[in-house]
Amino acid sequence: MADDGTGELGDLLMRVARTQRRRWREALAPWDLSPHQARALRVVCERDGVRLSDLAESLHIAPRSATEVADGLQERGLVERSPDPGDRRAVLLRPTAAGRRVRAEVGRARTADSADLFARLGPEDRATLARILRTLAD
Amino acid sequence: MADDGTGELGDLLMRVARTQRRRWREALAPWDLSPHQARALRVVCERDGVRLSDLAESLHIAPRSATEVADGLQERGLVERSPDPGDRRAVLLRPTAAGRRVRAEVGRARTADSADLFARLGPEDRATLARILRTLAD
DNA sequence: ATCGGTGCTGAGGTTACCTCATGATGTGGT
DNA sequence: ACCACATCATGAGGTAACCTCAGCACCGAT
Repeated sequence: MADDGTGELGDLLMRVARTQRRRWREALAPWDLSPHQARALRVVCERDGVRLSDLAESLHIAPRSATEVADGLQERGLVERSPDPGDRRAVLLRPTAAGRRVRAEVGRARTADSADLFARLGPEDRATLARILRTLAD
Repeated sequence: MADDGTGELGDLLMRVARTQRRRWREALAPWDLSPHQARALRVVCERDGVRLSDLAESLHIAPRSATEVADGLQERGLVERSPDPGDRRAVLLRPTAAGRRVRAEVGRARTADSADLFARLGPEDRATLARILRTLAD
């Protein structure tokens, strides 16, 4: 099987991704947030007033599971539930002041961590990598 | 914050990796194996005669959890437990004939899937990507 | 007014991990 | 030779993060 190294590419990709996931998890530890919760917080802060079902879709999880993620963030005082004025069935998630603050801190930590990982690349390699990954991401 | 796109790089990497993980999971479905089980089967086939504790280390899980992964593979008839001749506490995992066959099939499927994903890249981009990822992987 | 769909959540299940305890076995110090 | 201690696999039991299904409140169109 004339190996062009394609198989190794997949391995490498997963390996680097795993490294970054681990690093991110560690960077998140000070706030006691799971990656999923951090992502949810980000979504809630960006689109102000998010339905549980929208959150579920953003996170690619079942609606029922979004309830649990929201519970976790609410317990920590980072988001609050409020009724949707336009639909009394729905619940809108909004960030609290603490939520916005934590989201900003986490964002900074994430950027710093990412910069740290990619620092060993030169600027042109970073640009090339971005271009190639964009191609692969569709 | 003069954004050089580094933050986006991390996002892109995770996105492509997630795509590949999903594709791999789907490619594995015909054999009803989880990614972890497939990896374990590969380890068992490569280093013939693997201790549970060695498997745990390879998979980065607790020894107790390796027992469960081994149980799963044994139920499917892909590996068998045999006593370690050199240490009567230990158990050696060895692939069955079916295990070797499935491992080979899965390996082919994985290679094909990987080739499919990276096919949209030109040969020089594949080489560049491999070089950059190797740098990041240490 | 009613009826099929939608939004959230309680109840309960699955999966994949974990820790701790236990019994059998190795190993090094005296 | 002996004993303390480490190590191996696993039973028991726990947790986190998912899931499905049922139920209630509500929406919009007929």
